[in-house]
Amino acid sequence: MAESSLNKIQNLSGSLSQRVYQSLREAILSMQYPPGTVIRKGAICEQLGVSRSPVAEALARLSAEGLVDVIPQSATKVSCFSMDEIREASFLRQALEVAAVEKVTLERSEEQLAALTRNVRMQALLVEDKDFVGFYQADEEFHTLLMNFTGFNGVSQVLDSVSLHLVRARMLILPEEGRPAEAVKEHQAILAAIKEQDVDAAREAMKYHIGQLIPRILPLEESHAEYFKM
Amino acid sequence: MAESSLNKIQNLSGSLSQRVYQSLREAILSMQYPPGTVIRKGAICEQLGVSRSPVAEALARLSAEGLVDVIPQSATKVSCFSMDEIREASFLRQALEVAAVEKVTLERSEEQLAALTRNVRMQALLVEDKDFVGFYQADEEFHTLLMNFTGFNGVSQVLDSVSLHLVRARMLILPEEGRPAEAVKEHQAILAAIKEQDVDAAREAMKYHIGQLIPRILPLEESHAEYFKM
DNA sequence: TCCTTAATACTAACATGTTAGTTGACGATT
DNA sequence: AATCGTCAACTAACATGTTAGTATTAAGGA
Repeated sequence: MAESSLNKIQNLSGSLSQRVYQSLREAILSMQYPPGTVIRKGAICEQLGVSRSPVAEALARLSAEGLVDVIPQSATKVSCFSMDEIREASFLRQALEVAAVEKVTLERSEEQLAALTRNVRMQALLVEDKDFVGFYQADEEFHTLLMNFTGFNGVSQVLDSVSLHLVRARMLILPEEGRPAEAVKEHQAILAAIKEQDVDAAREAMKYHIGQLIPRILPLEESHAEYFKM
Repeated sequence: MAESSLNKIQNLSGSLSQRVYQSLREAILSMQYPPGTVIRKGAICEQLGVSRSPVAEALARLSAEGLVDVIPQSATKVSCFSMDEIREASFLRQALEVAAVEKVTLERSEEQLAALTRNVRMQALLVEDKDFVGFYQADEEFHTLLMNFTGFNGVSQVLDSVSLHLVRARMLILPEEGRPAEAVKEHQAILAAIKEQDVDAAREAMKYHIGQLIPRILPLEESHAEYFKM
């Protein structure tokens, strides 16, 4: 028995509901619970050693977020995604990241610029060393830094909540030769525009960078049709 | 007894939890439950004639959305907002509406253009007739139309979920002489740019339009300090 | 053999009982 | 009089019992 691949809730903080929610969310986003997976409240209760109340609350929140589909009085499944939803998520992400990079370009401090520069240099080194998991983390940090440098604490979370389907689909993309190197170049272009305080260049560079994800996701609709709606 | 100013859940559809959620959300967004209001589960149960389960689920969702603050084992209150949160909401709204208007400007059909034109003309007539509630509705419809014309069904809901604090603060703004007429002009500028397919003009016109809200909200921090955090 | 139908088993949804943590008030102590 | 500690009352959080709707399966008829 695989012990259900659910993270132990003991390691998490907050109320029981909160911990169950985090555990399930993590399992779904990491594709350990792939789209279509049937979630039974009873099973979750047993595996996590909690009663049905916190599980019900957690599933209600996941349902509101669109990560699970509840079929009334019958079952609840991990939601599938459609290419339309992924396109929409990409559109929303682009909107937020573009707005963020515009604001940061105009208002950046020297410290912020230094932090971004350091991060991008690190990216280049990691790719050179072929440390791709390290690069992945640095990549995520680059975007998180930008979000936080807007001065608004919540935008990073909004971006997450809007990119849910995107994050899951991204898990399925096969490592592509040369893509990390390209991504570094795109990050460098964004950084250069921020440095020069060239808003138009920053906007276009970010648009292009975010836009690069969709064409790589497109083939999934055929190669992983079981995860798509209809 | 005011019967608590909660909408009767009989008029709503969906599960009990869903209906309770909608009822509470409506009461909070309309400021019938102003920030700081203490919400007792027991009282809600009694008023709506339901048990604690659906109320708990509804409050959990409202808490996740940031509309209520739950103080563990103690109480749950309608959340106050800070000027920072309002600025953030405005930033997010601007990001989404700008991205939407850019996309619509590039891809609009003649029918869409006609619908927007009709709406803006209606706005002008309503302001001329001093029908300000009618104008308010047409204003909202204008923005909803733009969102829907992106071709993405969910963006309108994302906009709502991101503008929660903005919507509540807006309720407190006193009617300002001449503002509706100005808003119509701004809508006309946006429409003109869409017609001409001038992306830069559309972006700037939308940025300006959304930006007009913040300065009108600023005075609230003093005139309604009781609704603000700290 | 295939379709219809009725009974059964299973699930989410709801109701209610129980636990545990917080708050506020009152009284004792300094 | 002021402060600290204790206790009682209240609340959210959790556990569990109950209901009602759905899906599956098996039986019976065409």
